[in-house]
Amino acid sequence: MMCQLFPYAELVTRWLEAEQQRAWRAYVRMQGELNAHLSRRMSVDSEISMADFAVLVQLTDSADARVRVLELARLLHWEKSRISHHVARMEKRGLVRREDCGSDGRGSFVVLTGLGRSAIEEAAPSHAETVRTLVFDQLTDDEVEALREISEKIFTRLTTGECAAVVARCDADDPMEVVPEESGCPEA
Amino acid sequence: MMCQLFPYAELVTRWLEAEQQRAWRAYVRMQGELNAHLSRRMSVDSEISMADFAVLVQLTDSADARVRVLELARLLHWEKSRISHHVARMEKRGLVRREDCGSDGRGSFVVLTGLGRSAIEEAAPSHAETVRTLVFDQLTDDEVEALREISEKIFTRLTTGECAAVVARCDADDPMEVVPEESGCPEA
DNA sequence: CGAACGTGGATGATGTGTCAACTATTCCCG
DNA sequence: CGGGAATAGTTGACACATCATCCACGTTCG
Repeated sequence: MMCQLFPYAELVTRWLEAEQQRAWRAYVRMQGELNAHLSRRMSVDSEISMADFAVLVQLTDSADARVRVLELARLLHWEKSRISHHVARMEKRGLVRREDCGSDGRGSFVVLTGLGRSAIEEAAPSHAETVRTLVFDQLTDDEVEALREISEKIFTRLTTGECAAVVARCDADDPMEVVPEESGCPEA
Repeated sequence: MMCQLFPYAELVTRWLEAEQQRAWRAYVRMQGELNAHLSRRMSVDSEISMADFAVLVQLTDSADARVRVLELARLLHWEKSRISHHVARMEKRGLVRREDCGSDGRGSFVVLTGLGRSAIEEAAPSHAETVRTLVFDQLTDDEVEALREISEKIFTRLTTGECAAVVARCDADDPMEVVPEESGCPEA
């Protein structure tokens, strides 16, 4: 274990049990490394980033390939200014375009362009393959189920009660309901 | 069922089973949300960021509160330029200072300052408390163990074989070694 | 009608991460 | 000794996220 008994140990063990510490460290490292790998892979295999991909997925899943800006923010759990900036950059690259909303003079739609569609169609398979290789090929069915349950529990904690209030986000609705069974939306 | 049969579905299900998709989506959302919460909490409760914290932890854990730049990169699994930039910013805020390395004219040490030490000592307890509240209070002992095992499996996959090669990182040794997590350092 | 307030969204400043050069030193080998 | 090659680290350009602020429009209510 190479437990080197760091000076901090005493302080921390007051809060986290030994097994919890080990789990936390393992999770933090894995998560950081996995994000890095997925991002790098995505930008090597295609011309878009993970963020671009997330936006494009939402647009692709929309019936008419057009989504209001704030709706996008709500779907992605992003801040509205993040969406705004990101869409601006994507627009500059021709992946999407903005369009005014007739019924509400303030609003505007983000619309998928042909270039955007082909970009995501090119990126999706290889991304899914990467996820399968790096994650699911390593896990048993029980572990996959456990991962889902653990993730859902923590996510629920994060999006309900005082936690959600602190965020003061553009209120996303029911945490788990947003995720319709079998929607094929990778969101990742 | 609201199965809207998105265009993507066919594409993705070729690679990921239904249960895998659900698990992946749950994980991705949880992970993004958790990172956001931890970062926000940290910068609200203290004057440092998660990245600052990670660096300070490594310095605190070092016997003489000084670590070589590339050693820091190796420990944190960061790129050297990231370390360089980040240390520059931290130095500007007085959290650390650079010092030339006598034995190797090229190298330099990053040294913890008094301000840096007090910053991390202030931040650590509340961070650990946040992690406990958001994560471990939600999980059973079995789930904690499962989380660790799942994380270790994926992490191992990420840091061995062709994957590790692709990264071409400053080769980190033992996978499960030190992690930028809690620790702090009263004395040392 | 019109003032007050809420909402949809854009913008600019700032901090952060990544990539690709680049400098300076040390190592290695003849 | 000299001349690459590797190593340690920095720098600049760019993509990205966050925050606070701002503006335009809509809603409500007097």
